[in-house]
Amino acid sequence: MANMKKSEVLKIIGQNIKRIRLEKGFTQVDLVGKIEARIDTTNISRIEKGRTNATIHTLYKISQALEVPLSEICDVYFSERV
Amino acid sequence: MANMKKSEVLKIIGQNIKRIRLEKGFTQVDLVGKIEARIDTTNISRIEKGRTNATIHTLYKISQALEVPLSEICDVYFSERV
DNA sequence: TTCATATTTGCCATATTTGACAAGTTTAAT
DNA sequence: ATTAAACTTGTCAAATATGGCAAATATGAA
Repeated sequence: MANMKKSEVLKIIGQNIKRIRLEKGFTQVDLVGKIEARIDTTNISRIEKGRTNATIHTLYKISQALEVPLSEICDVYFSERV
Repeated sequence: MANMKKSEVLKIIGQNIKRIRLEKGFTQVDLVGKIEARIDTTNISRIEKGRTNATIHTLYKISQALEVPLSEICDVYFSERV
């Protein structure tokens, strides 16, 4: 729960996205194709890798493409117990 | 559910933050005081008003100060049904 | 109203995200 | 090993988030 470092938060969120994406059988290119607003595999990759501190609207667009609630992507509590 | 505009997403997230903050009886100044990393009431105000597309780490810091899961702040589905 | 506190807004400087493209790397199959 | 698809990473420019301060406005109590 408590006080994760920035890098750790970003890494967990990236892992969430990647996990959900793979569960749904999407490639990064698939995602880009599904997102109405513009986004790039470059950016998706950086977010999945936890290298970028994405804005909430970018994460929202990704959640739309993944067909899950934004809050699912932002769930940092389960991963934390690993 | 579907395809909210950026401004709408930001507004709902801001409302979530403000609602939770008031429920807990915190002022913006209280929040700033509780956040270890640096943040400003200026920024909190802008986020609560939906004027800024905050990064996920900023929202994480706010969620820590509010003592709620990040995912609660990022819940855009309930508000949507208003 | 007056006063104090809280919030909002404008402005600035700095840092970083984002989109874009290209190049490099990984992965998996044959 | 070769090939193709998927992913990563570097760099760039433009847009914007952030922190900071100050001023304006709002809120609420006395």
